[in-house]
Formats: sequence, C-alpha cells, structure tokens
Amino acid sequence: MKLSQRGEYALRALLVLGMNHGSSVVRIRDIAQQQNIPRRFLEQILNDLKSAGFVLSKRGVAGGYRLQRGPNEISLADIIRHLEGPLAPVGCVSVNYYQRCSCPDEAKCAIRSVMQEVRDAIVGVLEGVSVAHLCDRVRDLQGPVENPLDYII
Amino acid sequence: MKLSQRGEYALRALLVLGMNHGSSVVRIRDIAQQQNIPRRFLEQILNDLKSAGFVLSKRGVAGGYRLQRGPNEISLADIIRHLEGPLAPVGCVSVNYYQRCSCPDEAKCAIRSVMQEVRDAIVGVLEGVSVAHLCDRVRDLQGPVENPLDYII
DNA sequence: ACGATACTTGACTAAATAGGTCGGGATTCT
DNA sequence: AGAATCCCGACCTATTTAGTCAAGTATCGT
Repeated sequence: MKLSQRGEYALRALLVLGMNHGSSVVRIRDIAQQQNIPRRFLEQILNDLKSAGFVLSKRGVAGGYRLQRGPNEISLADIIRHLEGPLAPVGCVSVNYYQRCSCPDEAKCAIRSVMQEVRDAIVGVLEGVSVAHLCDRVRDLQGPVENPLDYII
Repeated sequence: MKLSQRGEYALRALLVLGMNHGSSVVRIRDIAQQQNIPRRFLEQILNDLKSAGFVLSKRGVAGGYRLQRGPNEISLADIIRHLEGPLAPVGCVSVNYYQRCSCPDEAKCAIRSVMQEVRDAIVGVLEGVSVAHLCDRVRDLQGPVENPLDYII
C-alpha cells in the first residue's frame, strides 16, 4: 500500500480544499506553496482529481479549485483507490480491482486468506475516514487559526 | 503495501519449506515446479532469504533448502519487511524504516495520524501470523495429504 | 577420482513505474 | 486588450521490477 509521492500530494491538496470548503476556490499556486509541492506536478494531479470527479475548477483570473462533493462524502479509500489502484496487497483479494492469481484454488490458498485479512484491516481504516474527518483532526491537533490557509498540513 | 511478485514467491517458498520442516531439504527445482516460479528467479530469492537468515542450504547431490529457525519463530511481518521494506504506507510512521517527511510538525499532521492507524492495522495482522500458522491454515483448508509436497499453496 | 547434481555469485537486460518538467493553448476577469 | 489562471499532451530521467544467463563451487554415489 506504499503511498506514492503523487498520492500524498493529492491527499494534502484535497485536505487543503477541505479546510477551505465553503469559501471560494483555492489557486494551485497557493496549495503548491503552502504544501511545498512542485507546481507543475500539482497541476497534473489536480487535473486527474478533476476528471475523477473529486474537485471542480474555475478558470481565469479568479480561478482555482474546490471540492466537488462535500468533504464528508469523500473517503480516503476512494481517493487512494483512484490514485494508486488496489488497496489490497495482492490482486486476488481486491474487491475493486480483482485479478485472478496463478494458484489453482483460491478458496484453499493460505497466503490469500492472510492477505484478505490485511486488506480488510487497511480498508477498515481508510473507508472510515473522510476528508471531513481529516479536517476535524487538523482542527483538533492544531488550535484555531485566522486564515484556513494557515493550517499546517 | 502492494506485495511484489518476488515477495509472493518468497512467501510461497517459505511456506513450502515450512510444510516440509523436519524432513530433510527441499530442492529449488521442486519448489519452482510445484509453485510455478521461474527457477532462476527463485534461486535469487532463496539466496537472499539465506543471507537474511531465514533459510539454510545444503549443496551437492542431495542438496536443497530448509528453514533455519522454527516455523513458529518467523512472522510474515519479518519476511515482508526484509523483502519489501517498510510495512507502513509512509516513511514517517514506520517503526523499522522511519524516515522524516517534509511536513513541519509530525505531531500535528492529520494525514500522518491516519497513516499511523493504517500501519498499526497492517502490522497487527502480519506480526500475528507465523509460517507455522500459515502451515496450519493450509492443513485446515485442505484435507490431509500423503506427500507434503502435494499441498497446494 | 570423477562425473552428475545442486547451490552460488555476479552481471546483464527489458519493461514498467515514479516523479517530475515543459510549451503552448483556452478561459475568464478587469 | 491584457493579465491571470487553469488545461493538455508530450517529454524526460532515474529507479524498480521481474527476470535471464554463464561460469563457478561443493557434495555425493560409485
């Protein structure tokens, strides 16, 4: 499940958008600067998140990005699945990206049964946490702050 | 935590050795054939497992491999950590391969706190399962069998 | 002693993935 | 019109993955 740099950037970006949900849009540049993400790379990532339906964009002078759905409707599992593919350690226990493996009988495969448990453990955590939850955690961990952009993520 | 092909092969091979623990050594060729693993590749992997102290080898005509420690002393976490590195999704929550990340204050990082939970969930499963446990599962899932090499893994 | 059988070692390769960069085009606000 | 902003596809380099291969060394049965 090793999260790629790209994946981590995406989470950070979505979290920033979550913290600024309600206000208008946030510019790529601001996210990039605050989170120390290469701007061009972030463009690419946000573009991807857009075509996947996680965010909306507005072009032009006062342009930027915002979440498409409410922060409580987006789970980390959704996000990571889109960016990194299966959460499961092996394809044969993945629900969303199932791929048959080479063993003759999956039902009797001991390794598979362990990996099944690992998958369930991972999914259990990630399905249970939404962007909104993440925002709550940020506010819990840090005190209140004037500008939402000041939250350290 | 996506398990690589190499990692899966290693697990399978160790499981075969676990099932044959007590008898003498098992040849690479037999493992490769039974598990449908490219022989040359498996050589490489077993060699690695040997220098890591998981298995012992015997050369010559009646040569082969066997487990170095008892099957109940080897957890899947140990094996996977050796082959794939950290079990944690991000370096900053890894206990055995910790790596500081770029965020200004780890203690206040919300993403980190979630990833911590994911790590704990994964490790919780994998620390709890040893090669011996795997063998038990194999025997549970399949009936008794004449030759240990006949178990399907 | 000798040959067959196994493991040993290190180098090599092709393809995929990761992590970006870049140029220029399309919109929108003022 | 002009500046700011997102949009899009092509491109690039380094690393990792999944193997392959040749030649060497140890061991056993005869």
